[in-house]
Amino acid sequence: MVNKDPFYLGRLQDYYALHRLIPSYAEIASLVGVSKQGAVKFIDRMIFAGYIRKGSGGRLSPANMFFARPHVGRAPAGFASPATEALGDAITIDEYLVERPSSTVLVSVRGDSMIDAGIHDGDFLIVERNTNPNIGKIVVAIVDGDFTIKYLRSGSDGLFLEPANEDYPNIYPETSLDIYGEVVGQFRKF
Amino acid sequence: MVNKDPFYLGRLQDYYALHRLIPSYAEIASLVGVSKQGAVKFIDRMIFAGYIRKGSGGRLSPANMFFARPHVGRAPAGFASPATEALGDAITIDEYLVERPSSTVLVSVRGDSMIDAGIHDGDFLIVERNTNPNIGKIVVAIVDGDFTIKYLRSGSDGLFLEPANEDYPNIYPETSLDIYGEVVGQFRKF
DNA sequence: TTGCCAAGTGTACGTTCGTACACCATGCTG
DNA sequence: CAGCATGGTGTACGAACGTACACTTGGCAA
Repeated sequence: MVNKDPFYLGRLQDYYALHRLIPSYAEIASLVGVSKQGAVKFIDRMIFAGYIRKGSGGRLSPANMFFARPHVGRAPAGFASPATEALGDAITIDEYLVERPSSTVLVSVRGDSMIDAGIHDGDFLIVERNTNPNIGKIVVAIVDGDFTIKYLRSGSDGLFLEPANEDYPNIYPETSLDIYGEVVGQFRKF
Repeated sequence: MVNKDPFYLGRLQDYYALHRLIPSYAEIASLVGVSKQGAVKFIDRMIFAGYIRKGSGGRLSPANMFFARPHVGRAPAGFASPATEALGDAITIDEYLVERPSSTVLVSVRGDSMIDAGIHDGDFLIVERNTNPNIGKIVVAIVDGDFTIKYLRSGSDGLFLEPANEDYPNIYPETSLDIYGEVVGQFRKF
């Protein structure tokens, strides 16, 4: 008989997708159709393989491999590299994009003033609240009470905002520049 | 005294980010600095507010609101709309972008042949395996053993691939066209 | 063929968990 | 001022949990 662990793991992943919780050994047992001790042995294997972790009190939680999605790398050759190395330690897209959840908001993009930076109308931006970002970053600024997404530049007259679209002019603040945050990521659905 | 629940919730979210597990009542108690029964009451409030769910055996798991990130909408006026309506029912960026985890892979983008579609060098694409996508979609095709990202078009001589960059030519397959999957999403870190 | 390891079953046990009930302090409202 | 909802504490208890140990079965290698 072939190795049934991938099938077991699939059941576990389905359950997790539904409940966001790794069930108890007894529940795993009935979920995959083995005895409670069979489940214990199975989970031991999953822990060894890096799919599952054990928290305090022996409670189970998913580990990195549990979320790993096949990543087809830049390599020209084909389907190699099942790893998610390129994503670093992140185990979900969420974790890759959002480093500081408590100070992060999402912003919808309207208009095409940043299109040369690959930011299109309808995109979502991941914005970290930070009123003092570095020069050169893409920032969310508040101009006339409205959000605007631009590059933060520094000129001889101080800071100004530069769009990534030659059809739009630079914005030079009359008094001061209100920065809402820094754009750290972007995503879009087709 | 102000409402301390947001502070409690923050502790819980930090813990969850670390362990991917809502701790037991006893652990919550020591985490936020109240008694076990205080934790029970607090969790009751969180359940009522939609932040936490209860699974089998009374075990706690995060619910929709637990992941909700403030979403600053398209509205010109300001910081309104804490809701994530624009993301639909998705509670994480992951769930928004990946609808069918089992048939989804990530692909790194190399080159700028799709730059007018907002797909830049270094971006990640969410690709659903599907060898028969609809005309007009962005697809991952296999040409000469290499991946290539292009629009799938239909002409008088059958299917062909069209880049989103006028510096690149259309690709007309000599025999047949190998489609790996359809590009359903994209994300990038700045 | 013998031996061994891996996968799975059954039973038992101490601990921890979630739940319930009684009670206290605070602040707002009629 | 009385009343009451809210947030919190302390104690108690049965159920469910994770763990441990002994045993069985099947496949594979020596």
